[in-house]
Amino acid sequence: MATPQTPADAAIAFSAHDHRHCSDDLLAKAQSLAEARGARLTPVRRRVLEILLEAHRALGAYEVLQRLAADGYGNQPPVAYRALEFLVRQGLAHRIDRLNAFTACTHPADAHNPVFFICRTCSTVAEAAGPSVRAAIADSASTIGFVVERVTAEALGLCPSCKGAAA
Amino acid sequence: MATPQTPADAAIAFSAHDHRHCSDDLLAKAQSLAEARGARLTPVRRRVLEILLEAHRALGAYEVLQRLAADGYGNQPPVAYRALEFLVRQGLAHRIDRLNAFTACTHPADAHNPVFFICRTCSTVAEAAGPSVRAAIADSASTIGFVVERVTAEALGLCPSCKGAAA
DNA sequence: TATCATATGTTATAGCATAACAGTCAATAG
DNA sequence: CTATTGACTGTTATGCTATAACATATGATA
Repeated sequence: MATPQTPADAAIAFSAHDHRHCSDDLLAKAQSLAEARGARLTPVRRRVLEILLEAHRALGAYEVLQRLAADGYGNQPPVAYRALEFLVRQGLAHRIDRLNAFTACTHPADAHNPVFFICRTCSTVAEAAGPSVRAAIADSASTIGFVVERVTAEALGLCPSCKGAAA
Repeated sequence: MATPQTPADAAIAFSAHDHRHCSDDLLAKAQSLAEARGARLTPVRRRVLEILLEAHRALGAYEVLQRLAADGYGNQPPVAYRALEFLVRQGLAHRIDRLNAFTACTHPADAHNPVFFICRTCSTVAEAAGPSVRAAIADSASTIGFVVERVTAEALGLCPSCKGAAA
């Protein structure tokens, strides 16, 4: 999964595929990216990213924490929150405000303002690039003199699988 | 404030103006809207809408609750949450996921998928119509077979006043 | 090796949200 | 007129989400 910037690429999140492959790929990418920036992808942080990648859906901080604890890491909330905060800051993960949850970024490094498609049934999250969304927002913002720092665009609904199951 | 669908209209949220005027206007509108739908804008619900309108910024459920209690209404969380839920369902208020907070809708009745501009300093929220945002999202969604039910589009940054104060 | 910066571990607490049940009140059927 | 129903409000209790504050460890550098 190189640079899933198109809707077609985003669709992969909703279909069966080899998670291990994209995990390894993204972990390696994250590693080199962090090194290049002088940021440290420590064991806990790396493990949290792995956890997010393995899940391939939005996870709550406490879910992450539980899995960390199972691996022998600290099991107090700040441990998870700090690692997640680091990953988000580095663009390696995203926060889904709508769910109070986190998900791994599927194409780090590329500056982007993703749109998230969140399935309300299975919690799977697809990440698609949203340049037009960003543009529309920036346009309104400049008109009213508002300085945009961060944008959140999330759509809640039904993924193809769950749509079929519901019918 | 009739139908602030344009950026220019949204800008009013960031400038000094007569809150009482838009409060009265919107309360009346809410009343007739609810009646037309057979929904009951009861005292608590009406008061919560008033509170949101008076504040003219995003309020947490517990802030709303505090003010309700001061007026003699129940002071347990569900009282506030239920009223807020009603208002959101009726399109009379919006939830700002980013802040875990709520704000009054500045142009109810018109079906809309607003974009929120949230000032991270003063918490003021401006609501602008986002048809292009909606369109961009719907387009991506249909390509991947995702059924969009609700959209959240929120921009965090600095409003004109706070931008000036920070400089 | 002393010092500093960074990261992790831990305690304690604050803030957000909802399930479940009890009581109230108005409209309508019998 | 009273009985029933349904919608709303009140209350208790609890669970989930998040962070402040401090302690400890570890690695780099002077």
